[in-house]
Amino acid sequence: MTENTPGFDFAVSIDCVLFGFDGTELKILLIERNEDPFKDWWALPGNLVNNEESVDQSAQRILKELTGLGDIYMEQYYAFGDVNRHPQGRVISVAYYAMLRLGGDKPLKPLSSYAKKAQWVNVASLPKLAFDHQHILNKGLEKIKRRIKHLPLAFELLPEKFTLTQVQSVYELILGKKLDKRNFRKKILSFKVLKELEEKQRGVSFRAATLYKFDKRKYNKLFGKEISF
Amino acid sequence: MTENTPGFDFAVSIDCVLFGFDGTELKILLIERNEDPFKDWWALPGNLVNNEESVDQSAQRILKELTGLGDIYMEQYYAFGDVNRHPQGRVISVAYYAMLRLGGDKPLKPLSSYAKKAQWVNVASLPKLAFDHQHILNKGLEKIKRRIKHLPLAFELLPEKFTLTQVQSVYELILGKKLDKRNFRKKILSFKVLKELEEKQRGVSFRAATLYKFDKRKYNKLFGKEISF
DNA sequence: ATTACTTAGTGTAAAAAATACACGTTATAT
DNA sequence: ATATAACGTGTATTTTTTACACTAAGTAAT
Repeated sequence: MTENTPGFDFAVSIDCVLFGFDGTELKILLIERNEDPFKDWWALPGNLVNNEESVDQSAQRILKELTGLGDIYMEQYYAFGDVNRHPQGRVISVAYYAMLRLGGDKPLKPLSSYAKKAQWVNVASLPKLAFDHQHILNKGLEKIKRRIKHLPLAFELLPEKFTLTQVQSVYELILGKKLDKRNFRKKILSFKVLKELEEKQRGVSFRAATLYKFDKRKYNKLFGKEISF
Repeated sequence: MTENTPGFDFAVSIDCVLFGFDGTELKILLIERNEDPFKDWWALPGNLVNNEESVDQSAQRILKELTGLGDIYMEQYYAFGDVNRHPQGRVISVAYYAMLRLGGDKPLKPLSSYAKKAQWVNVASLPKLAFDHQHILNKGLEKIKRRIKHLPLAFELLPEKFTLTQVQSVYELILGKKLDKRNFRKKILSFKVLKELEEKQRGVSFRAATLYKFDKRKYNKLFGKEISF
């Protein structure tokens, strides 16, 4: 516990809920802590905000340090400020989420020493988490459940080229319910933000599906219109 | 500027966007500052979070100190963390909004010395605001614009007994557009969360409208259902 | 009491969106 | 050739949304 100038005795941290999709399951990135408190526990990746960076910049830096990824759409969703949420002092944590494309060309960067390892974990079978991270994560899940209805978050989880069935899987996992295939396709195509490619899926052991791309340009033209994916 | 233990050199403040409705206009509560920085400027009411209170508790305390009101639904909506948002040091501000019933029985409490006065100001004609408060306010407006579609925020602005026309006015002011009277009434009544009273409006110079009450019990039963006011 | 005024209160038809629902097609693997 | 497993498609029904205009009722002034 630290005692300082009145009013300037808080620390501010960032915690990131990084969502990933491996084709089957919704995952989040966890680290195994190598330091007290909560040594050996699983936790959300996060770190303290430096004095000379904004909270948003800090989130970008931390994401980069942990994953090597930059230029990722990352959104703040809540500030957690209970008195005893951190055993070593008064730490307010600002939570962000991001949707990451898993697999392929972007292996996770080696972590700083505060973590033994980082691992993608199925959201449906999480270990016990350090601090109030389960709470932070729950709130993050709630947020994306709401936001995926209005924002094209699903495509950020998917590879550049994807099938409609994959898009549907992402929606089903995040919303936690099955959707009707024909109705889903009708709706998602009605926004005209997906471009059908000539190309088909490869390396699958049955009939290959048509690939699509998210057309960011067309999406941006919709700005301001209320759409519901 | 203060220099302290590494990591524990931030202050955290609360800023409140308090919405009010006077029957005609959407208002927010501003204070005129009596202290530097920004002495004599208009600002959102706010204050520093104490070390021994949670951020939510702090918001409740500050609202109470400024208005005398307790037990108000208040919702955090964003944390503002730019480096230079406060000229005297690194202050992260967590913003909350609340909807207040104006007029009648609840005069504003005398303010602490940091403000010369507090005043309800029409959202459509605001003075220049201190710090990044215009930005905080804009984001607050955006939030309630989205949230009023799913949450019964409008009734918190209105007196206990209100007319449907008043409800419609609140929606029109917040959404910034005119709504069709018949369709609005059809829709708002379709949720069955308003109770029609025997009573009529009093003291109006033309035909008196029927009064309604918001039925919180029935609303709570809808929990989880996706409703769109 | 008549009249003028202002807001309250109401219904329907058309269009759009959401839902429920099942089977033939196609690429792969054996 | 055949079996397999996921792909891809259409229609009818219901629900929701939208557009649209007049009569009713209470007040105030003469």
